[in-house]
Amino acid sequence: MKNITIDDIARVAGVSKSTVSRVLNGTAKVHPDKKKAVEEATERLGFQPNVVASSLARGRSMTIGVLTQLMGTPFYDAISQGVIAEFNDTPYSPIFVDGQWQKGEEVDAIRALIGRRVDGLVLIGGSVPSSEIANLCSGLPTVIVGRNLPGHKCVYMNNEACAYEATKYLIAQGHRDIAVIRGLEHHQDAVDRFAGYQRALLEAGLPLKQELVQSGDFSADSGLEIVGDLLRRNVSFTAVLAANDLTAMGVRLALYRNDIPVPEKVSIIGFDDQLEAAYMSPPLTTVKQPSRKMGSYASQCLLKMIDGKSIDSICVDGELVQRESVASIQ
Amino acid sequence: MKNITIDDIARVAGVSKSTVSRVLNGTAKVHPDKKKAVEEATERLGFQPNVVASSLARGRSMTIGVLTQLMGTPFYDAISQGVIAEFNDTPYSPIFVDGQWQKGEEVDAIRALIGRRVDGLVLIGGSVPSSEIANLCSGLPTVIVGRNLPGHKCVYMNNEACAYEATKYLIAQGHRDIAVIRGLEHHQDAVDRFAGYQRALLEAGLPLKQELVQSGDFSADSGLEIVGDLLRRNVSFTAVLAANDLTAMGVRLALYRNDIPVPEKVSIIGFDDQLEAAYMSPPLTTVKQPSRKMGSYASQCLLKMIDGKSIDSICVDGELVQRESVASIQ
DNA sequence: CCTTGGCTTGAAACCGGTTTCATAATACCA
DNA sequence: TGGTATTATGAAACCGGTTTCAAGCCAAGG
Repeated sequence: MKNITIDDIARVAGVSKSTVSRVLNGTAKVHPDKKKAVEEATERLGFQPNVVASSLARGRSMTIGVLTQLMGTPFYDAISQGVIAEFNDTPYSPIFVDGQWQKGEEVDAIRALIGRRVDGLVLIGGSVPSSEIANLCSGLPTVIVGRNLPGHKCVYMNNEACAYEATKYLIAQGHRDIAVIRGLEHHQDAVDRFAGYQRALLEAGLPLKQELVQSGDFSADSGLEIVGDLLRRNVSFTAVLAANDLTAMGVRLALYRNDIPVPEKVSIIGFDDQLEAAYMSPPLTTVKQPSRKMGSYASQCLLKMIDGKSIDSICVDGELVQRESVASIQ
Repeated sequence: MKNITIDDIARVAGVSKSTVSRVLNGTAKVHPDKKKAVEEATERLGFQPNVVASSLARGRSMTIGVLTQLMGTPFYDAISQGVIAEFNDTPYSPIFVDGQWQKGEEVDAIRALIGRRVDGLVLIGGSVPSSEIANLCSGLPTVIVGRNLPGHKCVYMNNEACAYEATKYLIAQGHRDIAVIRGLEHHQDAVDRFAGYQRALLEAGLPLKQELVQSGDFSADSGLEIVGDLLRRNVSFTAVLAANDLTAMGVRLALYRNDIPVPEKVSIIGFDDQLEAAYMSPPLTTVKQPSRKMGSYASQCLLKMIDGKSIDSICVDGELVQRESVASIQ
């Protein structure tokens, strides 16, 4: 019942444990006969090297710490997926902790990961200030996804530009009263997107109407509530720029409830292009965030950093995918 | 720059490393003065115990292996979320590998986890046969989620009964021609649900019409394709039992494209109750799978097993949540 | 005052690998 | 054939903790 170790192999194969180690890792040439003996013994006993022991000896744990944010939005989930997928074919395994988008939790989580001697860190979103990250993770290869923090290696999207493009597109379709539902108050993405919205309005010489800018929290419910409220108060608008697809779904439902046809009366644009967006009725026009790919990129970057290569931050471009939730109202 | 170890603490505090270990783990009584000295040294040097070393010494890695299936359906993703969340406040950390729902990959993945000396295993879905799991994981606490394998500890849903209830509900609303879109061919959930569908039909004395049973793959696209095809071929039906919510979204879109009102002309029932279901237009009537909770349960069970307690499999009940995608056609 | 018993404590063995270093064996060349 | 350069190999140290074990200490009891 006891675990078989490298010593058992050594005994059975009639060599020293050093030789066994060398065969297993291919770190030095050994005589073909001995090599064969070791391989046979390994096979016969079904030996599985103890990764923990080898981690300790090598000083490399072959694990990557991943800080997730389980805030229930598909964007961050998809990034995690990308990370898992990317490490699947490497000798590294990702180990997950959740920060719950709360500074204290996040710091604790990062500490725990460091205690596990991870070889690198992927920080997905989060709210820990830049300087603190620098402190905590100094000397440890670290990549941040979904946030752009100068001085760190990041994989992020050009949110401002995307929101600008999306708004500009709506304006080009003849929309003048474009409601915007912002994401969480202090969330950088939300701030950036709102900035893009403003820029497009400004550029087109359109006024920023306060009653059209609303604060949500990235949830579907916030879209439902806010648009319902707007309608009740008879605020007029012909388009909605939603914080993300989830919010857009809420918006669409509010409109459905009030028998307002989409896109004939009101157009909608979302953010993310999550799986479901293409199957809404009508299919949602949205800004595609290559979230899963961002997870992959981050992992690839991290691997390179671990290999000692130097890396630049990556800004991925969002892309407005035009489907059927926007109408021209010339 | 070098890492500080327990020896450094011992030297600074003027005690032996044994004592330091005892203070850190509280495994034995030590003189208050020494205890204080150790704590101060730990604090002052910012000492972080090396989990890898302690894992090796204790023979417990404090990690849990999780086999995921990144097949792009929200159900399995949600289970993973539950697992991460549940372990977040324990000294255990989950480590993820993806099996891609392919036997070979899965076995490799499990092997890799065992090599890492995980203290327990959570197997989410997957297609490895029961006996092989028994072989691979013998002696290792293991919980399987989303599958019911006799002889193993499982957390699963009563799919047959749920599909039965859902179908019965449709029949009660006056539906006679109920199309069913099955999930992946050999997927147990799909098989069970279809069995429930058949049982309800049989019980109501309704014939099983072959043209109404279609094979999909849990994707939205399969719903879109299949219903589009049915419509083109003028097959008549008044309701669709979809493989899952994603498929239901595809179904809904196909109907939208053909100007067939939901639920007035065709009713839809999904499976999962994923986040988006409640915000479809109209909100989707669906069988709620408490996926995230299943992840939590599985983790809790595993923790108990690790503690040596004995555990039974858990069958969670799905629940038909009635929203607005089903109409009565008496 | 001496003995017995219970506690705290440090030395050393141990977990299972990797890696250095010295040695033995082989190959090479004159 | 002898001497040196080169390899292959094993012994032992090491990674950073935990745990056993025996010794040292102090208090209580006879």
